[in-house]
Amino acid sequence: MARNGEKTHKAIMDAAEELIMEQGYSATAIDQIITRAGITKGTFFYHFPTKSDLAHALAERYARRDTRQLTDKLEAAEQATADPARQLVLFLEQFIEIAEQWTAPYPGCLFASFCYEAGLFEERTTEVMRESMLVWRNRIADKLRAAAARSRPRLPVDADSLADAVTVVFEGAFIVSRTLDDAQIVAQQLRHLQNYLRLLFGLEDSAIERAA
Amino acid sequence: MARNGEKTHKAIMDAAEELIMEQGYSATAIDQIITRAGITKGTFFYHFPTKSDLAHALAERYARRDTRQLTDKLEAAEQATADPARQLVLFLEQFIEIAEQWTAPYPGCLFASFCYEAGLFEERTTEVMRESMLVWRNRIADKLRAAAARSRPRLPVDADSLADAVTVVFEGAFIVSRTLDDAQIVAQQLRHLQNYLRLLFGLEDSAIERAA
DNA sequence: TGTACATCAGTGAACGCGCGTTCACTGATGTAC
DNA sequence: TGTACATCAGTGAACGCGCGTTCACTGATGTAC
Repeated sequence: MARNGEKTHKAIMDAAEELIMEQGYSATAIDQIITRAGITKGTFFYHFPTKSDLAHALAERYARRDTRQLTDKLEAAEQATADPARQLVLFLEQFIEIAEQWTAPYPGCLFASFCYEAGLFEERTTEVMRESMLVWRNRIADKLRAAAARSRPRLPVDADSLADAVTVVFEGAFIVSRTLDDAQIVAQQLRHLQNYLRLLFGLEDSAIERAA
Repeated sequence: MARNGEKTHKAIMDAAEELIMEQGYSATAIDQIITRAGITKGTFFYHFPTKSDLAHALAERYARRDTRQLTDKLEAAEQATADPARQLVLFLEQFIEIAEQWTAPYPGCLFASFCYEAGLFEERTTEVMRESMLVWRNRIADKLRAAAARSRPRLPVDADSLADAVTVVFEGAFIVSRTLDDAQIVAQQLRHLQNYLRLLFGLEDSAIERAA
């Protein structure tokens, strides 16, 4: 099995992420992680010198996946229509359709979990989370500025804060979904945000997302 | 100082709540709490038989305050206008005006902190959080149904999920505000929710909240 | 009114368990000559 | 092609610190008679 540590590396990260999402970072003992990953303690510390290094690696992986989601779904929307306002409606539509399939509350966002245990992490780790959120803000704010340039929105719009609203709704909906144990809440809340964009940009006829 | 343990009881809870908001429940050691509260370990366990009992007491106190906020601000809005849609706009306006004064990110919501360490708490404690969120949903959804009965909203509205949006925006905005270290985010996001309600109920002329 | 006892609030030393981390080790595979 | 050595991946026992919890105790105040 030598020269093949990547599978183990991933197994550790997967087990850790699941456990952290359930009970938080501090409460997740390395013993729990190694039990779930089916390895020994020595192996854990061969792959991650400290628990902090694991936290950092998890944040980086989460940020990478997060950005990829953003890029993929934005590109799909851009292929479907040239109108930036409609692109954002379609962008959200893709997440809504996924979220509508969930039968149990989504485990949540690693960044939110880390956020409420801040103090414990290294600067470089919180920086990864900050940067990741700003990527969403900037990419979506660009679209909003393009949309506002094309047709004046019904109410004056601050592009940055409206772009942040996407992250805000995800984060808030995860928490409410978990607390109320209702899997549909994320889809419902994204739909409200989508409605807000529709009203702002005059796209409130239904089924707009299916029109090219 | 006998027959006067309430001050100490409150000092413990205040210290604990601050520390938990910063670093989470698991990472908050009782030694840290007693240092901040200026008491000894024996005193802590005289007031709270276990750490779990402290968590439960904190959740109950937070829920009480939370519900009081809701009731107070709703009553103030009801006194200002008889129109339920305008009441909700005014309801949010009060939070916005408070949040605009903040110079540092709000520490956050205890329920959100507990939410990402779920597994660790007793059923009765998670139940307190659930009930508290449902009080917000029900009180606000009633207003929304009254508003929708009075004038048809511009898009069809599900009262329960739109009521949840208030909690969602608070929770999400706290997380983004903390992560980006930007105190203004909560006010901005509440303003977007307020705008959404205005657009839905045709109240988009600005300064609506100052009109009776 | 005085005395005995109960209760309230708080003290601080001690305990034992579980945590993150260390380390000497194994054995399989790759590389140099 | 065979041998010696280096590196990679993983093992599991041991360590010491910090954690939540226990407990015998103190002293002030309230209550019964």
